[in-house]
Amino acid sequence: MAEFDMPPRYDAASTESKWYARWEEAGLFQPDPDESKPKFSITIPPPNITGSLHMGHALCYPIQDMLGRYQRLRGKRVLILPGQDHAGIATQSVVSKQLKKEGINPAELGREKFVERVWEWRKESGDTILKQLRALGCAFDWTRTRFTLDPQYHDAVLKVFIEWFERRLIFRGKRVVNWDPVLRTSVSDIETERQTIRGKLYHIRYDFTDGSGSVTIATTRPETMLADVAVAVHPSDKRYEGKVGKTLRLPLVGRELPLIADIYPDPNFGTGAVKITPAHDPNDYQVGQRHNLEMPVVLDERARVTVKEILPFVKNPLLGGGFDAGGFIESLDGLDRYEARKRIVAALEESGEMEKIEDHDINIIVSDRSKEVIEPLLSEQWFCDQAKLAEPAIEAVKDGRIKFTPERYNRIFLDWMENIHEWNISRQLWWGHRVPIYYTEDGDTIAALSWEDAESKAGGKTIVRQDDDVLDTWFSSGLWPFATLGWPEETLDLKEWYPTSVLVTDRNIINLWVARMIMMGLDFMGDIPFQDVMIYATVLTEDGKRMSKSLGTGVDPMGIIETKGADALRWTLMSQTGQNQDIRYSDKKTDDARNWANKIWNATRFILMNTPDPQAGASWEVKEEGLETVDRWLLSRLHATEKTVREAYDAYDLQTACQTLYQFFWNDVCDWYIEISKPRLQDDAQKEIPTRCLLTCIDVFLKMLHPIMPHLTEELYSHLPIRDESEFLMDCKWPDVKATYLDPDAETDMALTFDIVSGIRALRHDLNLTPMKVLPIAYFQGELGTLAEIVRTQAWIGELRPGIPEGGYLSTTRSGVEVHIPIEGLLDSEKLLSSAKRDLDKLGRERDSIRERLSNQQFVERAKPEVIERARGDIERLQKSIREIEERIVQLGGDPRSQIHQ
RNA sequence: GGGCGGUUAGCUCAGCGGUAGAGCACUUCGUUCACACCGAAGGGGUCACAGGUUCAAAUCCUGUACCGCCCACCA
Repeated sequence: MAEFDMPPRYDAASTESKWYARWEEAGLFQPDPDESKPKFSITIPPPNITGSLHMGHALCYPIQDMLGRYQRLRGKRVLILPGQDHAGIATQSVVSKQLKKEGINPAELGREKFVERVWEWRKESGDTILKQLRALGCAFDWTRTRFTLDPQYHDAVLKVFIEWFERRLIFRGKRVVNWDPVLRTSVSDIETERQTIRGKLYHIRYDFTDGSGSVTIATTRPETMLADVAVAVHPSDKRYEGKVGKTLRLPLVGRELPLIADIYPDPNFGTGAVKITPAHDPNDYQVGQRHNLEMPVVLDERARVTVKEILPFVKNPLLGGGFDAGGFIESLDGLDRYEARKRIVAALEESGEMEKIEDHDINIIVSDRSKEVIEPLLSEQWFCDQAKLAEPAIEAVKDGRIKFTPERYNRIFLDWMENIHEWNISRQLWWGHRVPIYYTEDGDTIAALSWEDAESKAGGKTIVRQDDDVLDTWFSSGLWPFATLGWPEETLDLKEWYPTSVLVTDRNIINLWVARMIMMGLDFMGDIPFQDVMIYATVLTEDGKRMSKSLGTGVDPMGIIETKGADALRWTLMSQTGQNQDIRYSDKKTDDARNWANKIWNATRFILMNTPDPQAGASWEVKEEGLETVDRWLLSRLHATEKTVREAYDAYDLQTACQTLYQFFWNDVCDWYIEISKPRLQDDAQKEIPTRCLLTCIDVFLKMLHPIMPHLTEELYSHLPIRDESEFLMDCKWPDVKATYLDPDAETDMALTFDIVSGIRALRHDLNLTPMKVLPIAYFQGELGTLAEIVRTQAWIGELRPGIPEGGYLSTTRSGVEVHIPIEGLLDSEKLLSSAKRDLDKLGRERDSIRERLSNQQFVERAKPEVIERARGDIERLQKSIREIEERIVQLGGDPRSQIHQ
């Protein structure tokens, strides 16, 4: 071979960008035009346009790329459709923050200007994300990139909304919803998080108006008492027998409240009496509905006190002591909820109606987006009734048309779906799909495609306005698998690629997103949106913490890609991806992955250095005649590796695939085969067979590894003298490893050989013989056959002769073969003795334990025959080794008896 | 309150009925013309705990503890 252009260090950075550009230029990211091939499609979870990608993305998207590349090799037509999500709340809050930093109040900017501003941001963030996905090596079809606010996508959203509205699955209702007082919008239950904090439980006395005593209630939120409309007790609660129906006086306010009986209060908690504030608590709301109670509001959309609905009920004359209730309540107007709480508590303490205050663990609800404490608030919202939609979705998972991996997530999905609630789909935001509801002059609601459409549907009435709210982001992203393919148009893409093959996502959005896609897909397409749902692990920090930008625990994937390569990062994350729910990222692991890439690089480099005239066109296929045991062993290992890796990929078990590839390549190919083959490779007359074996191996190996480390493998493939399929490895066929390569005998023979070689190397080490320095002569007894030559070279022995040396020697016995090394009085006998005694002790113990088992009547009677057989074989071999070591100890002048474990 | 994961060598994790493995780290030795981002050898674990099933348990069952995640309307 003439000039050699592979440096001894693999340079990931330049290689990766080079190949990415070439693949794209060659059109390899678009589906193969050959329509006869089976299809494989993914619509990727659209990343939010809220900034840049994080480590979770650096796992999620490469997994999908990996699946696409694997299926492409397997001969499928592959479409991986990328895109982005407008992410209503998240994006609006990012842009609002930016504006505030610039001193602009978003509210004053107005809806139109604000939305314009978000589009600018969308461009910026969107571009960043696309660039990062490319840097990760993702072979996605960029010509089909979609955005959830594209005009065509908007049509899909409208169609769904209008149809569901007409089917009465979407309706308007007044409910207590989760209100985010910072973002000033409602959010759904799954966009909130529960937390337990140390708080107080306030016990407040409510007196009967007739002076016949009082009822004490307990509350964690005294500020809402201003809007109380009743006190409830359980009907069975004997403490309140005869009192239900009487009237209580609300402290500070003076309003008269009925004492009502309802099943809601738990008689075993506190006094068993609960204050009822329907506008600010979901449970109280239920009670309020059951008893037809009023629902005054006392906190506004910023969670500040608003008293206008309270003041009319203030009953000053009833309050004694000159307390000016009206004045007090007015003084609270506009106060923050926590400040109001302080003042109310103080007032109650002064009036003597605060009976006690205890420490108490209270549950609060926090908004995922703003991290602010949610205020349950009575408001009018749009809802979607999911109950009927859920049924076919549940069926689809139960009958296995949709399968979650790992399987346990089926249960998570079903548990949620079987207890599904109404879905609040409206958000009080500007950024998103505006609710396509139009109001007529007399308040009728019309769902329509546009203002004009609404007018035509209005039957002569005038349309006065469109609803101001926008739809929950998940309402639109739920349509992703088909809206991205052109729905509601009957496009070719839709026909061709729906249903998609697999959804790859993280477990946090199974209910939020996956469930919606399944319901919406089944309802509108009449078919499941995907067959498999692969839930991948959450990427944690090195010490098991959550990666988070705000905590400063995040690691930027792009930094790693620049220094160590996308392939190294992909390997780091994917090689940990199995059934586990979390994985840990560490820089150390990416170092290891980088070293792994370098190892592959150098081994390939070595193979090529030894390939005579690696001209394109020549066939380097293995000829099955003339193979030595070690060659057959290698091919057999290759066969086993291909099978395991393929099955692991099919099962989304990337951990097993990676581990198998790693062991095969590093141990079998590099540590053994290449080392064993070096003498033959250096001999022109003999080098053909090992070269063919190695080239075949590397070819198959690169194809198997390509889905995980695409750039490195593509680069190395380009150096191989094998070009019979395609210019690109990416476009090749998955290797077909011949069944005839399977050779159990060769595997057994080589296992024995390796064992013997290791034994000799260990003995050499004990003799302080420098590794790899050739020892002139050694002797052996036993069956080695043609393998003797391998033992000789691999144990670095000049001449390996049958028999026993004259004069002093030391021996090792492995796999029934004794090897004797002559000693010439230059030994560290003490070290040898102690190591021999250690071995003896260990083997003795092992032998004893097996003996014990074999002497157990029950074991011999009931254990499987092969197990017993193996135990007998083990004991025989151990016995032999023990005798050998005892001899060695004697040779060294020691006493083996004294060391035997009794 | 309910559910799901996890607890194996110093670290990160495999193994999931036949008596414990890998990578990294560590110790010793070694720069031979693929690779020191390397090679050879080695030390290191009563497999969280307690019961049970079994001839045999890290592996199956039942509890307990701790860590993490999810779900849930107790003021």
